[in-house]
Amino acid sequence: ENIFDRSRMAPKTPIKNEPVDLSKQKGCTPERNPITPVKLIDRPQPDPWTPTANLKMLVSAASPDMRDREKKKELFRPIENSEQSDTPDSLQYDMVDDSTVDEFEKQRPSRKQKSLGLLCQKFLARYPSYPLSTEKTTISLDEVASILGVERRRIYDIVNVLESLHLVSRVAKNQYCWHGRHNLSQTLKTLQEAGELQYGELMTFFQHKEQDLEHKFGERKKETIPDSQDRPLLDFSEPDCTSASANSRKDKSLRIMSQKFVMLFLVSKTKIVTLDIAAKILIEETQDTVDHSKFKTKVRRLYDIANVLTSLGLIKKVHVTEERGRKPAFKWIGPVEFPGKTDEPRGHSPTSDPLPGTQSGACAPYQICATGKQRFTRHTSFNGTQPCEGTRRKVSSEPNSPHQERQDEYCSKMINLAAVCRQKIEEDTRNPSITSPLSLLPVPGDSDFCVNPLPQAVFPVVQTDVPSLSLPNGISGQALHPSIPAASKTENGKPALLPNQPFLCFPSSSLFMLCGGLQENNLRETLPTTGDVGNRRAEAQATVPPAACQKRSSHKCASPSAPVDDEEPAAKKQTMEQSDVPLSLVVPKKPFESLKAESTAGSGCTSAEHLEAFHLDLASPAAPEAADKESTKPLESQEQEKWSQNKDPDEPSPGKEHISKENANQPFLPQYLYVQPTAGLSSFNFLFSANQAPGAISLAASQLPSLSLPCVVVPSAALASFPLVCSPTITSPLSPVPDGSFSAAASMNFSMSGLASTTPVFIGTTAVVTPKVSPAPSVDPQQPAHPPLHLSPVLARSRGAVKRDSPVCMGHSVTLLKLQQPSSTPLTPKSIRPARHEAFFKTPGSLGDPVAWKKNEGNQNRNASSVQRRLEISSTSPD
DNA sequence: CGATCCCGCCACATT
DNA sequence: AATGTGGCGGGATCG
Repeated sequence: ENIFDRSRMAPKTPIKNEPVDLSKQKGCTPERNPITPVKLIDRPQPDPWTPTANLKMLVSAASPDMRDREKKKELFRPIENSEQSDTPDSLQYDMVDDSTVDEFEKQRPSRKQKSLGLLCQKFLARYPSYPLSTEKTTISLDEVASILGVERRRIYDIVNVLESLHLVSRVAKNQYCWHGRHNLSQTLKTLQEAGELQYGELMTFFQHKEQDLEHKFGERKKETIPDSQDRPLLDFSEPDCTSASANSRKDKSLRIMSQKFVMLFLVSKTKIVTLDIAAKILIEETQDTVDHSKFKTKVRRLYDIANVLTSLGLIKKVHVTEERGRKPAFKWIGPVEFPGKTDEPRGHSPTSDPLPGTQSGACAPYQICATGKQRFTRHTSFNGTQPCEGTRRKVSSEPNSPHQERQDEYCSKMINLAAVCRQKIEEDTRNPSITSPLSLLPVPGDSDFCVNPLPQAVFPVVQTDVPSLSLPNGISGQALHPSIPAASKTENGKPALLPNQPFLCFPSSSLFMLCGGLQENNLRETLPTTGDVGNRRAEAQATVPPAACQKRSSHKCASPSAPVDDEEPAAKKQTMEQSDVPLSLVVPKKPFESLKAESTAGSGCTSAEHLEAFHLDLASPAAPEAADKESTKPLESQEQEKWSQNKDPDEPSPGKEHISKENANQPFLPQYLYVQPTAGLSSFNFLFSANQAPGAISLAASQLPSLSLPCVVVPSAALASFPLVCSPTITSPLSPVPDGSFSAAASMNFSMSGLASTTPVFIGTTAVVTPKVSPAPSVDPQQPAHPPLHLSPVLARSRGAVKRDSPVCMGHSVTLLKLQQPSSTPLTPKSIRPARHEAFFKTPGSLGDPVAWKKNEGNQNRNASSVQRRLEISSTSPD
């Protein structure tokens, strides 16, 4: 190598201008020659070598393999030249190339030539998109690297992404197996499902896909493994499986990121994902501290991934022009529907046929998972609970169960909303100044909460109580609740949680509450855009009396452990990136309307829709009564979702009025608690509605049978993107205790109840603002009008119930978090998913957490305690 | 000047 | 220890 380098180095400069480029460029026209020659001329060195050539030589000398490569190279060369023209379709790159051509004269090697995207195209050109199933093509990294004239490192970048999509799998050291796109649709489908689900267990599915491969290889190591311990990364499971051994270790964040990134597209209605949003979503750990650098790094990685995906023709670069600015974004141009998006699960895999085994395989994974869970969970009731299994089965048997679908939709909606909101918000908020001020309050909460202890104790109890499935979170929470306990729970039952909701709660370090309405104008000020409507509403809300109750409750809640840090840091952090976020969150106050208004743009519209959807979703959960019946939930939820779906699409801007009305009503101002995922947890955020009505009970009955959850969990990513979350919470309708509503909701351990109800504050990850009071959302009752929106009714109810209040309780929020975690753990099977989700999103690298997560899975029961711990840890650690 | 993202150091894993 | 992998981010280039 050294030698090689030398030769290369010296001449290098000149060399750079490789002719190669030229040829490519011409993509359009073959004339490459003209161009090429020119370059050559430029460069001092005699032609003979291009860097590549040197490499070849070296390679050949080095090993026999290399020789082979050389051969290939030869092949390759031609390919390059001709190929480029061939592959023009590939993308913009071609275009670029053309332009380059001119430039290249200069001789610039130009970066473009070396771009990862181009390199990837070359790489892909070497292999058939749809290789015969029978033949396997092995890829030697060295070979490819030499052929393409790049360092191996670059090949890893490509291969890692391809591997995430299962286009290749790692066979052995330096050896990858080319699979082509046969399974691509399936993989995408899987990713979509996973994404929709929130990235839960679904991952497993993937595994089976690759099973074939594995078998081939004979590696099934993973299978054995794994329980949580073996592999730290859950996420990976799928990919890993395929390749097998490899992943064991740590990272592979690139692969995970790639999958997540793809998932974002798949769950996005618009199919457009902006880089910054993606980065935020993918940043698990913490946005906080490091943020900026981290964000930057993430973006860099995303570019790497995007280049590969672009080369694959799955996405293309676009710019999202929002009112103010235009952001770089990528649009999914690959297949969208696979089999199952929303429809049916099974139909899928158009292309995938090839793998007979897949289906079966799929099943298998599930089973496996189940088992694993059981273990972890063990005794515990929840997890193991039948419901879960049932679900799973469904899944296994049918990839997309209706249930899932709903969830998916929900998720996607959320995501979309988040994205949209975020964008909007950002724009709006752009004014940083504004944002910060917003409502974020720091939550002192930490201090307060007592949760910790409770939860643990509680847990056990809970289990017994409810095995309910519906929401793990909720469930767990209830269980957890020590204090609240019975009363609240009972009413609804833990079930309060939304069955539908796909989301899980995670503990994150920081919590923030959002207040739908700030008492004061803060909101207004802060949010200009939304402002108008928002303000009014806000005011109205504000007017609403916040319940004093909350306060007290909140106090109760004070977060125990973790909590503390979050706040401050958060605030600080906020300044940076997050500031946006918070704002966004805030915005939501008036969610719909504002959104709509904003939405004027296309995006805006969508957002509005999303929002609605959102509401709906939320609403669904609401039904408290229903909650009792766990079983019922699913159905209900489904229905609800459907509704929501229906709606969503429709509402374009025109609908505004309705919407607005609804919104107004619904808008509840929702106060949500947002829990930020702390480090590592990136996965979900929770939102709790601050206000719940105690009285809420009534609602539920109607359509929303199911849940009355006070909390909504949003995928962290979503949150990130969104600013708002609205949850209508609900409370337990019956709950004996008004305040309790929250508690009910809260099934979480926390004492949330208090908080929830009252606090208007929004907790944002970053900064905390002071709490404002929230207003009463209750404003109107228009909502009812729209049935479609589930929420509205709910809201209304809730409102009634709601009380509000007070100021903030920071601590509370914290508490919640903890609860959540625990809950999650203990939870039902669903919980499991969540866990995975988390893992999924998280990057491996970021933390040690993974382990913890694993644990969660494993020990659901205990989790409570463990969870809490984790939470605490996380919270603390973040800093 | 911000958006892209190449390059390769370096740490960790595996052999 | 050597080699394989791949995170990561400086800083160059592009637009």
